[in-house]
Amino acid sequence: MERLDTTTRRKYEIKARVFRALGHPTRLFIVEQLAGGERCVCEFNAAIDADFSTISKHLSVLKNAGLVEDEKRGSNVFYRLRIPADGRLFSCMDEAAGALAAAFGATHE
Amino acid sequence: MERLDTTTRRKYEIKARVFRALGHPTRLFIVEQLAGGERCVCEFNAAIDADFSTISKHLSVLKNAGLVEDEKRGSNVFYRLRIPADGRLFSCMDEAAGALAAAFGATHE
DNA sequence: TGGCACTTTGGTTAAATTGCCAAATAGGGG
DNA sequence: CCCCTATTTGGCAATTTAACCAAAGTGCCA
Repeated sequence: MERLDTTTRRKYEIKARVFRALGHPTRLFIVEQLAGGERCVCEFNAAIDADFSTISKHLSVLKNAGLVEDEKRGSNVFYRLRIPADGRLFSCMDEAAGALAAAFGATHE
Repeated sequence: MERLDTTTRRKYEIKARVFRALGHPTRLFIVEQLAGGERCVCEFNAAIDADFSTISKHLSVLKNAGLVEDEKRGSNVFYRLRIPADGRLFSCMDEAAGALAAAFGATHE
């Protein structure tokens, strides 16, 4: 088997950050909304029952992972996905997570 | 925009657990190895420079997320992916993570 | 310019994660 | 049956993450 050396590990660390960014229900929701197009922070504030600062920090995590980018227009800030817009990626991830979730539910609940 | 209510959140929580399980370099490495077929824990012990117990716990995280299953044969334990074996899922995730990693690398390092 | 509305940042606290060591458990072979 | 190997579990300390509140920007508009 291949060995997990320092170089290989560094490569995985970047990918891992992406997955970790997706590893929170609120952020998963945000990403799914963004898959439908650009959104204003204020929309998330209205849709998510949490403090504004909490939501802002979730967006920041997604940004640091390279998943989203933001743009200020007027007094609002808009976020959008930073990945190819063909939707394939996320439908795939969603399908994957769904399948795994089903598998999980079948044995552990 | 859709609202993130309790029911929706529960759905996302299960998916999030899957992503979080993938959100660690060592576990990402393990999963990628398993994509090539079943592996014995002892192989991971040889390939990864960490305590046996640490590796065992990483495998446990993957199992709790529903990503892998284990089988004891003789004195060894073998792990395998618990997802459709067509490899599409992981090649897709890998591609996604790779693209995102590239995007990330370009701006944040 | 003064004051809102929108968003982020800083501080704090609680909870979850990670990794090592030591100890327990389980199978196989003498 | 005892020991040895393979793996998991329990206990801890260090680090990271998540959530809230309060406070600090930033741009609009009266």
